[in-house]
Amino acid sequence: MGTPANDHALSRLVRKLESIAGLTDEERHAILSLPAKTRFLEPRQDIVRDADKPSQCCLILEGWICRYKLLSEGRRQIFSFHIPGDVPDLQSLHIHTMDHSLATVTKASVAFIPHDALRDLISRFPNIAALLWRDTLIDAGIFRQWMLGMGRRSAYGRIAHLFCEMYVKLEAVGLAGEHRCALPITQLDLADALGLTSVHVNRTLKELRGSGLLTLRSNTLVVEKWDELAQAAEFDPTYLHLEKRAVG
Amino acid sequence: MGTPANDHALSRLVRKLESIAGLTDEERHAILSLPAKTRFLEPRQDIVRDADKPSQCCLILEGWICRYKLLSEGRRQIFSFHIPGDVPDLQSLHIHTMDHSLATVTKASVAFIPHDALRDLISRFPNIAALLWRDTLIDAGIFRQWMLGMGRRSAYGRIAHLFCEMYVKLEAVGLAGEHRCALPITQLDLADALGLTSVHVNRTLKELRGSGLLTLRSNTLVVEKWDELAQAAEFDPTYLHLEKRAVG
DNA sequence: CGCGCTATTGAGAGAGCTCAATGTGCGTGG
DNA sequence: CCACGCACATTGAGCTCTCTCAATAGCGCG
Repeated sequence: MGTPANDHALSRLVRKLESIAGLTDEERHAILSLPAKTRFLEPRQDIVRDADKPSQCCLILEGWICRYKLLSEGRRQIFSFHIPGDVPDLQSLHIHTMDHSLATVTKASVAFIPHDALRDLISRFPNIAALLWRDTLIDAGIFRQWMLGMGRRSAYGRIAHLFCEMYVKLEAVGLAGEHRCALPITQLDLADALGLTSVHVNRTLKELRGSGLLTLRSNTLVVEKWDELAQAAEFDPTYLHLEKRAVG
Repeated sequence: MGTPANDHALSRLVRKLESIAGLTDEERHAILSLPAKTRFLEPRQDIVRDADKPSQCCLILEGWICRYKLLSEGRRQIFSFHIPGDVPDLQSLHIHTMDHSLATVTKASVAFIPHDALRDLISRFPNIAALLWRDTLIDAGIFRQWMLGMGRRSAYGRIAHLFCEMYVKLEAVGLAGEHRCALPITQLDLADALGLTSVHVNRTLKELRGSGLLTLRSNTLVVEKWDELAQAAEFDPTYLHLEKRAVG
């Protein structure tokens, strides 16, 4: 059953889902009544590991989290960054063995929701199931954009695209505005997400700053010229399918 | 209602789903009764285009199909290859605007199934919904592997990995065996899938042949040394989540 | 105030790209 | 049955984007 603390945590999920489609009172109540254990995590801490068989999902309340996988010789690829409201390992509900890892990027707080409770929820509320399914499909759409970037965009365009994407995603959940947002990741994280080297990210960032498109100080991104950045990135937000504006 | 011809077409979907989990007689019957229009398509023909709002999904009966997106100056990224039994645009059921295109690679035959019928099906059979959801999640897992390749694997490893993946997928639906399968794609397709140039694919293929790992003649791939190929690719099939063996 | 992590910069190397020419197989029409 | 055309595969030469290795600088925190 939901305690007041859980309600607070789970309201993040409610808001996220409501940013996509309406929920009935009953549905909202069912979500808020999910059992959830809140945990506070340090930066760079694994939450779920490659090959694990989790029995719960992780709702992000605060901080950034990423999915990644390692190859030999320390090569790492980050697949996605996740922000509050996301459930980055929702897939574990249907795919029992993890094929990648989940870790914090920053300090974070998360709520763990047991699979059983989620399965019960979606069997009682097919609408919620559809929303969650849809969410995983949007995730896949973001993967495709990253593929497009790694396969066919220059380092410059790739970084620009990621910044556009993160800004829009953060804005949609009320964590950004006025072309300004937090960007609490190192250049090494950026490199591993974009298929580059941190050295090259550094140089390209310098170029991006040099052309006056953005500034980046103390983990804050300020987009000075949105249109030009979006153009350099060939950024078209359709793939994020943000049909409604979310509340803060 | 399903005609005998449709039954034949839809049995491909039944077999695909049964390769993952059991279906009840009722579920099987419901799938076989889906309305479906079969069409024969030429190579390199678009089926659904970026920005379309489709009202049906496409079940592949024969041939290879790919998903791709274009950037300026003719840059193309292929996101996935699909083979008989796949429903490559299942996502259009929940995401109404296409953020990429779907096209044939080879001659193909496909069955179009209206969204309405699919929505009705999944609302009556939550089990089928779960299976289809799961299928889209595996798709996303394949995207992640491609990302990993484009971000962190050499051209050599990337090609090797794709070959391993396609072989295993084809084998799972009975279209490959004895380390031999059809590979009806051009080096340009390969390049666009891997984020490379067709020239470089050509040279790397030569290298792969040279090291005796495989042969490639008249669109047929023969893996001469599976273990070495898999090792060069760092191929681990876990991400395909093929829990059961399929029938031919 | 010093350690440790991250950012920055330099120099040289290399994987993969571009441009361009040539070869090869196959389907079509005569 | 042969000639042609076209698409695809192959090869060469030179280039550049990105990487590697390595050193230096800056910043946050105990």
